[in-house]
Amino acid sequence: MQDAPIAAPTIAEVARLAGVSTATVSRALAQPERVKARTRERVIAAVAATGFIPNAQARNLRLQATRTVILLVRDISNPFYLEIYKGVEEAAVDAGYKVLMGDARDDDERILRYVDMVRERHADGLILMVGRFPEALAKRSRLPPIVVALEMLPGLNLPTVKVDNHAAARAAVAHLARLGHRRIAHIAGPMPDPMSLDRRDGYLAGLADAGIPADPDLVVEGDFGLAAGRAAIRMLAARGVDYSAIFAASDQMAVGAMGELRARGRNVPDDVSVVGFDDIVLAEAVEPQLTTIHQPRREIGQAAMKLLIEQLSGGGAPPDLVLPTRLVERGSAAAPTRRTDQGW
Amino acid sequence: MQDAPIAAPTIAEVARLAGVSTATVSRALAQPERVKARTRERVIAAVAATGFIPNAQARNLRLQATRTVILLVRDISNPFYLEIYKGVEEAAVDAGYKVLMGDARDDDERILRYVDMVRERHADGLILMVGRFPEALAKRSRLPPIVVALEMLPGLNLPTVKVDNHAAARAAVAHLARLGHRRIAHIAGPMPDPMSLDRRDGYLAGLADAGIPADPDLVVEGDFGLAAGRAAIRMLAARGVDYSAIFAASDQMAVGAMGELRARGRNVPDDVSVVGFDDIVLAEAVEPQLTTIHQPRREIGQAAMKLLIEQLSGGGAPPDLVLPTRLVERGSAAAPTRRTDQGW
DNA sequence: CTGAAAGCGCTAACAA
DNA sequence: TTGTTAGCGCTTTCAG
Repeated sequence: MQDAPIAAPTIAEVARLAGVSTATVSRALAQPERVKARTRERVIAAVAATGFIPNAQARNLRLQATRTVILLVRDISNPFYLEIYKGVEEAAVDAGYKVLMGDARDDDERILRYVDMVRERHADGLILMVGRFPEALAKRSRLPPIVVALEMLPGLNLPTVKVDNHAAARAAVAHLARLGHRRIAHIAGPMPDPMSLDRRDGYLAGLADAGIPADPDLVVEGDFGLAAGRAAIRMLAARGVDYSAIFAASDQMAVGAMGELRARGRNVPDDVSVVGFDDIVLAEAVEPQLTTIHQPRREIGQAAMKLLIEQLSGGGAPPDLVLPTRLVERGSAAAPTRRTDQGW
Repeated sequence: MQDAPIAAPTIAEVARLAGVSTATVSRALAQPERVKARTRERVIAAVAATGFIPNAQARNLRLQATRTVILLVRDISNPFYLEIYKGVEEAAVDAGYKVLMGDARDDDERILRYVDMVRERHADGLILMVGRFPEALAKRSRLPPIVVALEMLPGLNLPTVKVDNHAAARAAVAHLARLGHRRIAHIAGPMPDPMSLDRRDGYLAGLADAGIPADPDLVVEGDFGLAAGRAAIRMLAARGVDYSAIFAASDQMAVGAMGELRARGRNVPDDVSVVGFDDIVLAEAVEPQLTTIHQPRREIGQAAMKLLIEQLSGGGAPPDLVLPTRLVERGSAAAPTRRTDQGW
């Protein structure tokens, strides 16, 4: 024999106790000014007496909304997205929304499943931080409310919160060039992916700015992860190319590269300078601390959520937003020493 | 003028098209065997024709469930929880559940708010990964379905998936002792917190096992974060104590400590050996790679979710679960050199 | 095997 | 200012 669960009090019980109709209770709670003060007090008292808590589910069904949004990210293991999530969540709770986080894993199947959650009325809209958009979705006539953050979904023209990847990468390379580096390698993100492309092109532009000829052998590709950074160094070594500096398209890759360099007896920054991208917490944790491009993640998350709410509140597609990045100089990039600059 | 949004097809439209009642459509979809094959086919066809997708909200209201659970963690910035989340999410989607992640920030207020989300019918239950439980909650007569993961909420007796922190810490110290260390410092977690206490006591037990007298000066306290690891080294230095090895209660603190040690010109593992706890991705990213206690995070998350589902499916409180940890030896711990062992 | 009808708990026209 | 009433879209008795 189990205890029968005590049913939660409903609005009807409150109404009975207060001697009013359920409509009045609803109003007293949602639009207090539309109810006479005395009535309101009676309702408040009855609410307290019963311990009534409005059933969000019923409310949302009636309102045709879920007050939930999905934050779908490339790879949830990447702590980069945690700060974004925080920003999103902050803006969300302020507006009475909940946030579901989804892990896309670069998999069309999973992306599709998450996007369809709004058709199933699990959520009202999505914030997309993925580099791809399934064919099947792209040709759909009606898409759910979406805002894209830090990514470019080509041909889709969705409201976006962005950062100028090209300019930021260019600035990173300019920094290295200013320090005196001429052989600057690039660990790029996965290709072809607009974000990776932008950063790679920014790198190229930075090289051109400094009058340094580009060398394809100096560019390797990774998936933004730690392991890819290590692999990149091995790849560069296998190619037998020489370099005194590296610009990586993500901090994770930069840190992976630093580890591999050290394992190979090359010191950072004395032998090789490293500049990353993102400014994740890890950047400050490693020794030497990583010089990198700071992205205002918290603000990006907040902005994305606000754009989405705007859209959900009936405003049309809001305008795109560009947030500023900045180079933060720490210990991993320094002037080259003669020795490594000549490739010994 | 805006486009009138095209209303999503409801079960009624499908019923009309198939020439059956809504009840039959519902059955055909949920319990196909209870419907004649021919009827079922007609329904399936009508579903396809209309593009019908069941409205989860209405379904859940009717079913008195939300099919959503909340994963409430100590500190969402800690990537440790990301892997847990992955495990939880995997087990969740398999069972048709969604996962909301919450950041407790060690704040009663926030914890309370998240727990109350199940009273508001935003979620069906919670997985708690927090070290505290608000008074206000503890004295409540009816608690929502909860399972605790990796934490001990004293006096609460909630279903738990745990790990033997005491034994794991003891093994870590045994490893260091076996290597020849006698002056082993401990960077403990926040006190008093059962998890921190268990690991600290395990450290003490390990010392005793090796016949090493405990020295209170060798124990410092942190909050599990990166910065705390750095601070711990400074604290130890301020105390002027000597040590050849460190056992940290978290990888983040271990890595922070390594960074600070290096900044102070002390090499790991030549001058100081370091052992961490958790085996987060970061442990493999740093150089030298961190010797640490591996926790099966993915499995922990999955197990917690399964226990919760069991509970939600009407089973009573499921039994506790203990998952195994293991020491993974990497480069950060080695035999002491004479020099540092004597404290020079 | 299928249909009619009730109802999950709430909000919002519409009327009074 | 308040009450009556009609749903939101679904599942599930209860009859047939």
